[in-house]
Order: sequence, then structure tokens, then C-alpha cells
Amino acid sequence: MSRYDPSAFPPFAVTVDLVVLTVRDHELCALLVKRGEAPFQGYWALPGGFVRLDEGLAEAASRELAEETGLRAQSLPGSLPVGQTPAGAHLEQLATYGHPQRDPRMRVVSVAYLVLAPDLPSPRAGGDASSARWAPVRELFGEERNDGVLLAFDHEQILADGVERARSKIEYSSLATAFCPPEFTVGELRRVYEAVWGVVLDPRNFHRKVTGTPGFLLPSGGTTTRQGGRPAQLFKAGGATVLNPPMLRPEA
Amino acid sequence: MSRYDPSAFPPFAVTVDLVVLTVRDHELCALLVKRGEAPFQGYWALPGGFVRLDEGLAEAASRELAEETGLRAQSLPGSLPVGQTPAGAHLEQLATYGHPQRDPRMRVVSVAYLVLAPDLPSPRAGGDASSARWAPVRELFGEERNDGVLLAFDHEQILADGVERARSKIEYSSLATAFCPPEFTVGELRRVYEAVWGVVLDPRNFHRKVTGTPGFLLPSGGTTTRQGGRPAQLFKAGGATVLNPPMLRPEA
DNA sequence: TGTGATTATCGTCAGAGAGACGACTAAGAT
DNA sequence: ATCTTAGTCGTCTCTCTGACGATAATCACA
Repeated sequence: MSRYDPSAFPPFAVTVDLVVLTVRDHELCALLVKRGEAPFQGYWALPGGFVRLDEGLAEAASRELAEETGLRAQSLPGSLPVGQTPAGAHLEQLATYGHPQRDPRMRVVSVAYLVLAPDLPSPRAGGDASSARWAPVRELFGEERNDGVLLAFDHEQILADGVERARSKIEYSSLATAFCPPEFTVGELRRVYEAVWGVVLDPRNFHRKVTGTPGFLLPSGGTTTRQGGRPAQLFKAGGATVLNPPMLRPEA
Repeated sequence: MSRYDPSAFPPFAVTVDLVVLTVRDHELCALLVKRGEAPFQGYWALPGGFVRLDEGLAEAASRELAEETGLRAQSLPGSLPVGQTPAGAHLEQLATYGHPQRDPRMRVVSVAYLVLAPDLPSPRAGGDASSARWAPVRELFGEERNDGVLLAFDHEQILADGVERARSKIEYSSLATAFCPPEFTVGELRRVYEAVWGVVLDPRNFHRKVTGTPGFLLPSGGTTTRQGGRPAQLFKAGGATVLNPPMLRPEA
């Protein structure tokens, strides 16, 4: 707060953009919406919108998330705004992007939020998005990158940052459970790690690790056969949020 | 970007706030400035100021940093904006704070940046700050917390988030070297860890760990006696930015 | 010129944890 | 019945860490 007349502050537009990730069909996918208006009309983009003058940032992110997906999300009070929905989806602030020319219309600062959600029924086009889809991250960034998919604004960068955050955060936190339904098996959790990291993990070592970490998993009683093979024990997410020692992401 | 007329977007003020940390006298300290004007006149606060309409966020943070401390900082292009100054100071985006009532005057969204700097000569009052000082973090948050020191706005929360980020980031990155001069000894680096974490580390295990991690430290040739005792080898920061396996912060 | 204090550096040992992988279990498919 | 698929338990080895002994090289001071 300095040598400025506060009544003459430079006016900015503030938006939130959402990096919504889920695991579908053994693949990490991001929610994209098709823009219905200029600029970047017809391009795929991250869902998002303007922050209203009377709402907080996480609140705006929750609202946009609900509008685009129907997911409920609420942020907890506390340091960096982080929250869990009743449905298990997780919302946290990612980073803020404010390059002076990132929006050709005006000066826009966008606060990006990261959402990790269990597999959702199917994207619902909401607001002004003429359509929405789950885009496999591999198509956007992997070797088999499809260069036809260019995102609007700087959303490619935002998405890349979100994916990297998710990949590193499941190492040292129990966040991977946010990709799972309320009850899940060790194998399902392992497939989440495999999809997010794009690797194959040893089922025996993985099982030893996650069941041996206190507070990570809570047995919920039942067993299930969802993948064929021997029935597996069902678990709920335990109270632990931080894993110490962490899950190790394979090197190469 | 949605059902709003873009020419009628809700106007926000956007500021940057700086969490500038250094290690002085075996203690983690944060740079505070005394506010010269309302609101919170006379309160200590984080340095910061309005973002100009034609500058980026990291750019504004660098500018404010230079105005308050004379430190040069520049951000590198790349994902989350992160940079290293020639002088060794490190600048990275921390988080963004936008509660509707965080500033009583108007709707302000503040992008906080974290700066890690080597011990600086002495704070220089700049801009509208009537004075500036290095406040030991222990006085603000530790057991011996001095409740007389209440920071303006939500700066207490921002500072706490910045300190926690620094504490966790030196675990798995080589960032602790940002607190050191260009050349330093293993003992000096250890004292940085001890000050930031508020613990005592075993000199022998610490030495083995840091010298055994490839790319962390580069021998620079010379030796020095800065603390009395046997002369120590001098090192520069190596190229490695991520430590794998990480430095482990003692439990209790 | 010792002698002690201080800091740096090297070594040793035991225990925890991870990767590799063998073996067994319990379901469905043919 | 047998094969296939997935889940679960155990074992072995290697790496890394924490605890701690020992030695090295400087300064302060008697």
C-alpha cells in the first residue's frame, strides 16, 4: 500500500480458473470446456469465471465448480485454502497468473484452483460453455501429444502446473484418495497412482506400504470383487493427511 | 469468463505482499515495515504495494523488493514463477489472499510472494514505510510469542504460510543455499537448517548427507575459518534444485 | 609451548524402509 | 477340473538414516 491514492487504484478484473482432474479408465483426465465467445472462440479452455465483488476466491472457485460439474466443494478455514467436499472432491489454490497481456481484452488476474475428483458420471455443459469433455492429460502433454489441442489464454501452462502439483502431492499426502469413491480397494488406489504418475507399481510392495502407513487407510468391513479375481478388502480414507515417509515415485 | 459483459467486470485492486525471510544470528527473521497511514496506521505489516496496470505480478514483487531492501530479484520464465537473483535471493509466488473484507477500504486481492535472502546489511526504510525491521519469527509465532506484535490486515496468516513453505521447501530442495552467501561452509548451511527448523542437527550426519547428495554442493576450492575451530571447506550451490532423497526434518 | 575449547571431517554399526520377487488365496471363465 | 485374474503375505538384499566414536586443524590463553 503505497504512493497511490487508494480511491484511484488501478482496476483489475479477477477470475478463477479450475484445473479439475479425475481418473477415468486408467487415465488422468482434465475437464475442458469449449469457449462459446471471443476471444479464443471455439478453443478448449479451463472452466472458470469472474469473481464477484462480494465473494471470496475459494468461494468463487466452488461456485464455478458447481456450475460446471454439479460437484459440491467447500474450502476449510486455515492456512492455504484447502477443502474436501462431502463427495470426496478436493479443492485447493494452485497459483495466480497475471501476465499483463494474458487476456487481450483487459487486464485480468486469474487465481487458479486445483480440484481432484472421483470419476464423475459425465461432464455437463454449463454456463456459456457450448460443450465440455474429459481430456486425457496424455493427449495434451505426453509423447503422443495432439498439437491440434491448443488451449485458450495461458491455460496450457495452468493445466501443466496443476498436473505437476497433483503428481507431486500424492507422494507425500493421502490426496490420492480424493480420486476414489468413498470406499475403495487397495488395487483401485494403486491404479490411481499408476494413472496419475503414468507408471506401473508392484502390487505387493504397494499393498505393504499403504496398509502399513498409520492413518492412511481405514478398513470399512466389507470386501468386493470389482475387477475379477480374488475379492479385495474395502477401505475408507483415514484421517492422516500427510504421509511420512512418502510414497516414492519411480525414477525413470 | 461467463455471463458478464466484459466491459462491466467487477473492479478489484491487486497488490503484492512480500514475505522476506533471512537468517540472522542463528534465527529465522522476517522483514516487517511500519505502516505510516490508515488503515492499521502504526501497525507492523509485510512490505508490498499495488500492482501497476502494465507490469506482471512477479515483476511487481521484484520492484517492491528492490524499493524496500535494495535487493535485486528477477523471476525466470517457467511454470510457477520462481527466480534467483544474482545476489542469491530467491523469489517465488506463495499464494493469493482475497477475502472480501481483508481491506476495509475496498476489495483487494493480494498475491503474496516469498523471498529467501542471505543476511542483509540492515533494513532500509523505503517508500511510505516509516521504519522497517527484521523480526525474529520466534517472537511472532513461537512459545515466547509476543502478543503485542499484531500484524496489519491478514498479514499474520500470510507470514505463517510463508514460513511454513520455507520450512517444508528446504526439505526437498536445495533452497536453503538461498539463505547463504555465494560461498559458504557445510557448517553455515547446517546453521541455516537449524535456524529455519528450530532444531539441532548432528554435524556428522548432516555433513555426510549434504556432501553425498550429487549436485547439491560444489567445492569452490578455498577453506575458511569463520567460526573458530578447524578451517572448513568452502562450497557454492550446485546445479541441483531438488533433493532426492530429501533432507529429513526431525520429528518432535 | 602446551593445553583446552571449538569446529570440521571421517568411520562404524544397528535399524528402518524400499525394491525385487516367490508363494499362496479366492474368486470368475471355459 | 483347470486356467486366469487379482489380492495378500513373506523373504531377502540394499540403501539410507540416526547415534555416536575418533581424529584433525585452528584459536585462546596460561
